[in-house]
Amino acid sequence: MSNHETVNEILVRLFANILDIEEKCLKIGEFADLSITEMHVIDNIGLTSERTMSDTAKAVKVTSGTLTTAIDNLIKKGYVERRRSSEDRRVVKIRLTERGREAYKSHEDFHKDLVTSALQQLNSHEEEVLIKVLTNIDEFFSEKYKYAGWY
Amino acid sequence: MSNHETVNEILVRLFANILDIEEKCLKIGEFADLSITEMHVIDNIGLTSERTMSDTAKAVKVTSGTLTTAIDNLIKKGYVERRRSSEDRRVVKIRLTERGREAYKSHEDFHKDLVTSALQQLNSHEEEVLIKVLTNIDEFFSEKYKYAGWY
DNA sequence: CAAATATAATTTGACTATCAAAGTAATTGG
DNA sequence: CCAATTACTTTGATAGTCAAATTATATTTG
Repeated sequence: MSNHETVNEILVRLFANILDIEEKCLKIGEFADLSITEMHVIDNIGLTSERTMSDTAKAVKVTSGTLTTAIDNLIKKGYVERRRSSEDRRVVKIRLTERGREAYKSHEDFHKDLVTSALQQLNSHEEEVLIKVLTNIDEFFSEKYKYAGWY
Repeated sequence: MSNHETVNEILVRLFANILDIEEKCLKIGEFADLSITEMHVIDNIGLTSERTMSDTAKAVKVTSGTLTTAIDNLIKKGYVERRRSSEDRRVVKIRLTERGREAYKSHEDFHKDLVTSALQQLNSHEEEVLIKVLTNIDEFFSEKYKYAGWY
């Protein structure tokens, strides 16, 4: 099998299943009541004191309506708090609860482990190669995006 | 920023958005009436003469009920044909129509372009490095899977 | 061979994630 | 001060998914 074919095969499999795989990994652990989507919202809210709904919706790339229901559920599950801003009462600020911060850290660790596994046995030159490839993939999608009118 | 952080940042972004990105790319082209999920079913059926429903469901990692409705839609859209096996009348065989094969090839080309972009400017040693890294990532997930009882 | 069991697929009922559009409440700019 | 804008929520719809019930057929077994 050529290098091209090998790379294609692994990339296709990783890309097609990555969210699924990540969700399955999530379900093994302590935060099994979170979907991968919810974990990504938690990841995006992050450890910063507070964020607005609209900033978060934009960052997670969902409509604000979608985020409202997602946050409703995360509040029910005890991961997020919501309060109305007193400066501008249209604005809603959200932040992670203590449990939310624990979930955030757990997810962060998962990614750190992944990267450590990915980079193991690579010397710094090889790490540079990987970064070049990932940047190329990034640019491939940006280029396609451009035609889709996304940039 | 360290190499670890850079790799983490790009991987997280790619993994979190990859299906979304691929779907958006799909919507630019000729096969805009297909979702990325449907394209992956088409990809899995492939160019081989015929497949059973159960084999396909297993490969795509959905229940057979889910596949039934997916195939219903793909038939409506003209990408897939379905017939009952005459050897075993419980079995349903599916295969791509001519339009289905065109969609398949278009998707294949997309992946080929992606890999070509990814590998551009790499010499063969560097390609080997990439394969090593991708294999590491693959194994990281396999290892996690094992604990989840997936293997 | 007839009945019980197993298999392949479909149907049903439920749930999550999503969007667009309509609605509500608050702020801002003329 | 009121028209337009902004921030968010609600509503109604769709896609994708599963588990469990159902249907049809095949296989096993007493």
